Amino acid sequence: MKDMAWFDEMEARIPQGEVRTRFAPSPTGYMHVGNLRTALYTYLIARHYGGKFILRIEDTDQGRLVEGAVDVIYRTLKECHLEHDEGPDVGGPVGPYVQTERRPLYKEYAELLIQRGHAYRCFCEKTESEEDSGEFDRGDDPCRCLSCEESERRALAGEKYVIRQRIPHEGTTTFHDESFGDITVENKTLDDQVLLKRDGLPTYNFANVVDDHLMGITHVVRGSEYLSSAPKYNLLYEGFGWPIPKYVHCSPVMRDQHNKMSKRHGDPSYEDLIAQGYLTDAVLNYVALLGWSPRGEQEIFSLDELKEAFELSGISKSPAIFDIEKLRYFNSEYIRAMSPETFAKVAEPFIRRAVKNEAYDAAAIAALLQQRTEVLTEIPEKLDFFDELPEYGTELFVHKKSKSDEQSSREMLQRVIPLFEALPAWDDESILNVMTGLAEELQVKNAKVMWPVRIAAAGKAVTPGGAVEICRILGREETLRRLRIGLEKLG
RNA sequence: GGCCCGUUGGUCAAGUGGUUAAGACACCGCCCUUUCACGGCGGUAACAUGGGUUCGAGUCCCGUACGGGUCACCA
Repeated sequence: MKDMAWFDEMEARIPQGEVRTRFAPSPTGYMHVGNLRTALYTYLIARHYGGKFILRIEDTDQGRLVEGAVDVIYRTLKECHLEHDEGPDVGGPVGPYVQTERRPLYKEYAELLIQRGHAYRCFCEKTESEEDSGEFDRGDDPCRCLSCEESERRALAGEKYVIRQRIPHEGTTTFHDESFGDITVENKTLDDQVLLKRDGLPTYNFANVVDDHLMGITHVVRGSEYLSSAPKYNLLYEGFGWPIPKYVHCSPVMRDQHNKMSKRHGDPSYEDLIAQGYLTDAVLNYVALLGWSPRGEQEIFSLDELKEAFELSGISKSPAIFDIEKLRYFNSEYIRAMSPETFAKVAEPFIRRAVKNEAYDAAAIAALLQQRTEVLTEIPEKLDFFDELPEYGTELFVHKKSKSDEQSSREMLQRVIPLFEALPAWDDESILNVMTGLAEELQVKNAKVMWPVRIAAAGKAVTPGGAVEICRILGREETLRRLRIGLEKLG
């Protein structure tokens, strides 16, 4: 074991006097919605208090390493604008920020804890069945009572062992959570958990405490599944004589009443949502509100506004069910709030999936779409009539509200076609004037003229944009061709 | 099963002893309108349950039910 000067040096590196939070994912190659929310809250707490946001990779489980998984984390955080101040890639004062690279540290601290009487070496080799059967009473573990001398001797002799936390059999432990309040448990319900595994790597629980302390973490944000192990954390901090950080436990994001969102059930990850046409900002905004509520009634928040508004007191205790319908709403709000130029840019690839004909202007089509799009991926199906006039029946010409039927439609088309042919310019205003002029002349509602024109031009009952816009984008020639086809259908 | 936590409309949720119990999504209706949307207006719909405490309880206490978490040399 290192001498105390070494430990003092480690202590001296810890930044003081600022709020420091950390997002500590294990690299599984997948960013769940729940994970993303934890990252967001963690980030927001740091930013709200003008502190630092740290990324730490928890890869102590050798069995679950996934190729490229760390890149998913970097990419997602970057896309979501959750920039970290310290981390494996950007460095920082308390590195390294990858647990496998910190490996030697944990053993030192485990030994320190032994010295302080809050941990012990356990040489027992129990089979899995013994562990599972529950027949083995941890309280009777003979290693717990081994003398220091014997323990040292056997370790030096090369006997394999794990290091376990020594938890008192008596008394209670109380810890405080920022959203759950004080929680007290009896120590006898806590077991002497393994701190250092036989392979020399720390368990999650131990690495977490050591790293959080050495990195100066002030607010520990994590899922509520760790709520029950929190008392053991406190005992660990106390055993070391370290200050206890603030805990913020977040309840899970559910897919329904009974199940957490999970990859296994086919629930979407962050990346899946993006692929499905959701915008990063909308996802972030929605996720922020899943389990946290602001003071006022505002619901649409930019990331900067969230930094300002985010308060621990707004975090809720009960699980929240992920509602894709509400995310759709947020997404449509974000789409509508975009400048027309920005929307045209993000929509163009989706427009071109359906509209291959370059003669049809993507920006012009985007303008029709912006107010009617909830999710980008639903764009192509709305535009299928541009490249090719769909097959349609004359019943589409019948529309009660517009007072249109097949006969009136025939008449309107007959009248509109020559007027369109004679039109000097092909723009919205000219096209509109032709139709409203005709309606006025015939003393009918505008809709009675426009309905058949739009139907003939698009061959569909529902279209983004009205008769004027569709005719304009199609161009005069194609419009006339389609109107004549419509007229033909009507006999 | 033991321990811990939770429970307000279909969903997200406000609410910290006295409210006509907010707001948002979804749903329904009306208006606007060149289809569909957007927008505007209005509507349906909730304190899991039983006991206390209190002049008064969604709010406090106890029990019950239901749900979740945890009980790994996984995180």
